[in-house]
Amino acid sequence: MKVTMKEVAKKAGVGVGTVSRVLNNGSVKASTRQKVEKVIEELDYQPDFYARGLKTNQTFSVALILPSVWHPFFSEFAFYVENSLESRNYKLYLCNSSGNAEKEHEYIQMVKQNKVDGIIGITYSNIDKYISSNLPFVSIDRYFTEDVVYVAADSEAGGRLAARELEKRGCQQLAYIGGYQETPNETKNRLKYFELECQRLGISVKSLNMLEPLTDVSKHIKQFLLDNPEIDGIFTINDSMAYDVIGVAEALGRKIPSELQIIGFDGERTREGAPYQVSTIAQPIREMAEMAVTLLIDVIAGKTVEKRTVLPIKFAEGGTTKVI
Amino acid sequence: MKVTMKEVAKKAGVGVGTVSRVLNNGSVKASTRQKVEKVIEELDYQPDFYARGLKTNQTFSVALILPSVWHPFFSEFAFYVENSLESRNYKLYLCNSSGNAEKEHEYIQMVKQNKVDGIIGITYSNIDKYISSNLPFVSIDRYFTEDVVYVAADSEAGGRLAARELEKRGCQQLAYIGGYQETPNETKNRLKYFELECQRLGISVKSLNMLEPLTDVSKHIKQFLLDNPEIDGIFTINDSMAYDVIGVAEALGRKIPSELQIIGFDGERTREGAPYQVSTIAQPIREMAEMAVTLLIDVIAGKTVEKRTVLPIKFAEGGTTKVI
DNA sequence: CTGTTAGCGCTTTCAT
DNA sequence: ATGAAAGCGCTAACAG
Repeated sequence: MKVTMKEVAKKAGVGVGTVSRVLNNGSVKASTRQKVEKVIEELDYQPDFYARGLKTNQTFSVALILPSVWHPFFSEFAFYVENSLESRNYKLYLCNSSGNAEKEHEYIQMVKQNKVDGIIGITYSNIDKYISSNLPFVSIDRYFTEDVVYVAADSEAGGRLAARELEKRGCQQLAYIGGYQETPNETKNRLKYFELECQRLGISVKSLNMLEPLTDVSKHIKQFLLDNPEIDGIFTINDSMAYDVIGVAEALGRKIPSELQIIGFDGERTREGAPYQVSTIAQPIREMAEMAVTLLIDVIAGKTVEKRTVLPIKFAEGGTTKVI
Repeated sequence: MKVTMKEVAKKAGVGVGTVSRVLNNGSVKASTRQKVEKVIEELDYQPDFYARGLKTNQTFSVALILPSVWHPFFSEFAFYVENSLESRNYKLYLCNSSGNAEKEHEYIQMVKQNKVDGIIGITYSNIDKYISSNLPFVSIDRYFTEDVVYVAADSEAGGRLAARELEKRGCQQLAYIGGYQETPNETKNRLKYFELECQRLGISVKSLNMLEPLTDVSKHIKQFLLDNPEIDGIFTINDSMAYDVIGVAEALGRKIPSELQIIGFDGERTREGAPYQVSTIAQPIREMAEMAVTLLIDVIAGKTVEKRTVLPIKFAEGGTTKVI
């Protein structure tokens, strides 16, 4: 039924060790190698990964934990993670955690269970106690401790850039709209530095910062907009929130971008080659994914890596800001 | 370093067989079970999946092959596949094939390599020679042979429904725009039955059917629209094509939906809870994913399953058709 | 350069 | 009900 190395060895008239060496590029005489390779071909032999993994404690698999792959930002990220893993001969386990700490923990266990070699995680729940420096883990956008490797887009520069881009387009009264969780993460800097830059520019700034999980978002946004009719430029924590704001603003009869300009954050695109749907501070999603993979593979290999990697953002035009 | 079953057995004063039985719900005296479970807890013992897999030839992993997860339709599908796999304690390997037969083959090999138990595939390339009835494989939207299990949305009903919905909204001159590949698949029926239904309704219908891979799509669409200015209702092979058509039509100054109505196919939504972006024939993505998982797990378990499952579609309003 | 052999950690008879 | 023991298919150390 299933072809094993033993059968290959027998048919080729060599020992199993030799077959193993052929597979793993050990030193084998050219003629022997050929002979073995021919038999492998004939028998269509495929090495059993689980047997190999049991011996070597290497699975060549990595798990990616994210809230949901059904989301433009995360699906693009997952796409690039899988791509760069592929080029290194690693496979990807996908986990939609929905922010469920339980499920995130389950995947983290997989490295102890020798089911994956490491993990890339975009997590917002409280799983700090499971994460330690000896776990091969690369965190995206979320800071755990000194020792946990993490990769993020430059929220400070992003917050500042959003303020400048709005100011450049003539906005006089800015605002920030976003949500937050208890756990510390990069996204909080979007608000912080946006406000600082507004101050530096001498522009007034208000903010609507809601504790997650969010409920009645539209209602709160509406109230905020009604309470502050003078606002002509809004920076949102992410593109998703920008869509919400657009929906409410249009329902209120505000013209975008002529009366009200909006800049999101993330740089969501629904598929490869698609345009940005809102003006946004775009994260370098592909670079972040590739960096995360590179770092994780290095960590798995036992190398010492840079703990903190911050990648540059850029402003991207998406129709919700004036063209200048 | 790593806790093994042997250490658990020793510390609990039992044999390894007993520990194994505790883990696998074998018959163990209650008191023994408690004792063992306590030690497992204390030592934070985690069974090694690769050792288990080697013995049992079961990996509790499934691979999902799709063109790209960075796409609303596929990412929603992947989301639901992972969700329903999760509820059955299976894990998901994700493969973005980009239609690369080579890479698809690589993943198909993984079942021979004992790395996954089975595969769910949305594939359009020529991999027929790798697919056989004794491979645990569930195909989505693509018909291989009698023996290969497949799940699809009802394209016949979808094509017909699109025609009726357009007719109902007053369209007099319909058209179909889409692409096709050499390999046979469900999507070809979208055109076929759309045309048949138009005939039945006595409505004129034209079509622009382009061989993939598509190049200069916009140019072709533009020419088609210019050549046939009387067209007031278009059915596209999928939502993606609908966006392309909208772009061209608007550039040509056609008002949507007042002058030109468009119905896509797929029912793409960019994230959970998001609205449809175009009027569309929506596939029951969640149900398809769940059905695919159920079928695959049954196949893996050696059960005989229904080879052909066709799930119902529905019309979904998305702003590119008149409200009636 | 290559054959032999001892496990990797687990499940599963086989006795008891 | 449970301990002992035989492998699952592979890698790697060892001896030649």
